[in-house]
Amino acid sequence: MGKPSYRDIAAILRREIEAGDYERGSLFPPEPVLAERFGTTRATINNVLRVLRAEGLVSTQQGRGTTVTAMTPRINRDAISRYRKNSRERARGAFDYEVRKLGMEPRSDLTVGRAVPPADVAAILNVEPGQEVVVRSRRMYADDVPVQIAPSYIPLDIAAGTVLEQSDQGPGGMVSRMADLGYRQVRMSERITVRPPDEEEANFLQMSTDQRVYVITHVGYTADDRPVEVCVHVMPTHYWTLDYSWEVDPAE
Amino acid sequence: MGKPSYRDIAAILRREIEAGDYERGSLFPPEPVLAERFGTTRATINNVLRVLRAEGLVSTQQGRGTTVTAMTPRINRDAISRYRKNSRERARGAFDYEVRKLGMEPRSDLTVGRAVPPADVAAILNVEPGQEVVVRSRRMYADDVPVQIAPSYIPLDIAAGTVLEQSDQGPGGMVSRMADLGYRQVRMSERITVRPPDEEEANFLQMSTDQRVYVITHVGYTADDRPVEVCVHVMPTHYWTLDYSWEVDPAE
DNA sequence: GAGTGGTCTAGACCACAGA
DNA sequence: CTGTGGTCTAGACCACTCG
Repeated sequence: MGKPSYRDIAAILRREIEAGDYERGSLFPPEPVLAERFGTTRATINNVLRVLRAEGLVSTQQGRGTTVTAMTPRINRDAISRYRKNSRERARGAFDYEVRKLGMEPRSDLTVGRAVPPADVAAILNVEPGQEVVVRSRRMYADDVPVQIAPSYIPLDIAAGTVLEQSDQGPGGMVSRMADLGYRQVRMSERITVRPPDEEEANFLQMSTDQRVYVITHVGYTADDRPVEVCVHVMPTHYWTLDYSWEVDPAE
Repeated sequence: MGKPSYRDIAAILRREIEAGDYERGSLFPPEPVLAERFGTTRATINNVLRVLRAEGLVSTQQGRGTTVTAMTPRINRDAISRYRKNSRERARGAFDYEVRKLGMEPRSDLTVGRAVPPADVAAILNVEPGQEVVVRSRRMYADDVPVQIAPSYIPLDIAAGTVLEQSDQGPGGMVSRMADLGYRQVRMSERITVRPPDEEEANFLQMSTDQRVYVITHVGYTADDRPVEVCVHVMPTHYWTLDYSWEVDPAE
């Protein structure tokens, strides 16, 4: 029976957190205190907290301290149903619906402008590298905790001078507005990857580099198979689960 | 102009790896060598390698060393098309197809038996906690690199004594065999989460705890909406991307 | 047994948040 | 200013892999 390793200490603290010994959103004991409690040094406690951060149980901000993560139930993003018209019009959009379902309060910012899209987005939209598009950038919160960044890119020939360059979008969101403009989306595709957050993302989403984000590249196509909108969702993995469901075509 | 931090060192090595200075699959310089090169200590180099591991660029095994990750292009899992009958029958299954598309050689093991499923799986299948089901456990490799663990659970009243308890499954895979038995799946759902690997997963998938796995809980339903099969895919995030695409129902 | 990374100690300085 | 975590040094012992 040796000394507890950092994994053992993490296991002890994990049990305490899951048992509710620390209030959600409250400050965790400082590293020197934990070091004393477990008869070790800050370096080891650092490792312990890295484990707990990776699991999404705590979250650390330099200078402030480590807090017990406020959001234990994960937000569920149901990709297919969220783009049905019914869902879009209910509860002012899919995100609002998803967050309210957990009993939390949704909120979001929107910034509208023009910018050169990332190279991969430009390639999907078939716009020349370096050419500007309309960007509608949403930043989303649940109970004031930032939980998602989602810039949306639309080619200029579709969006320039239209309601898509305005902040107010009305019921049904973007997909409905584009349909009004004659660009009805009939097919969606999403590609999911996972990576560490970059500096800006880590900053806004209050994440450490021990945590990860989903990157969902969502593309909407019109009936003539033109990609008319790309939305890149960046979401901390410890706040979200992703759902997809579909019918199996018996003929194929 | 201070000393380079571990992030700076990581950035230098990242560029070197991406420029192809190290052969894929070859050993990376040992920590003491890197410490000397950058005028620092092993502790700092440890941090550097943690960053590179998190990005999936290198992979470390204790006692052996750090290797430059063999697989730069990620395997693409297209959830919807992989369950179409055409795809299933092509190239001996969806996994084979996905891997061959990258020019790599797929391989997989299958273990068939009975076991008590995890609680969440039991709940989905509506079987009593503690009751056994048939488990078909696949372990998958690409060019002999382990890339996925996927146990599949089927209730006993469906699978007991059938071909589903045998190792050889024939063309079209499980879904076709279950259809033959009168359990045709007409609807699929998948729920995606991300977490650090547990000890067994880290061991088999040759991952460190700095890396993450997707956990995809796939459920197949028959026409009377009964869940007849649950498959839990565990896949390192740095080896895979996930694709979904669907038609938008204009009526809804 | 030699060489690898995993982990730990003891101590230090720094960046940052908040009163 | 005080207290927080971020990062680093210098050194040590251990667990594991492989020849």
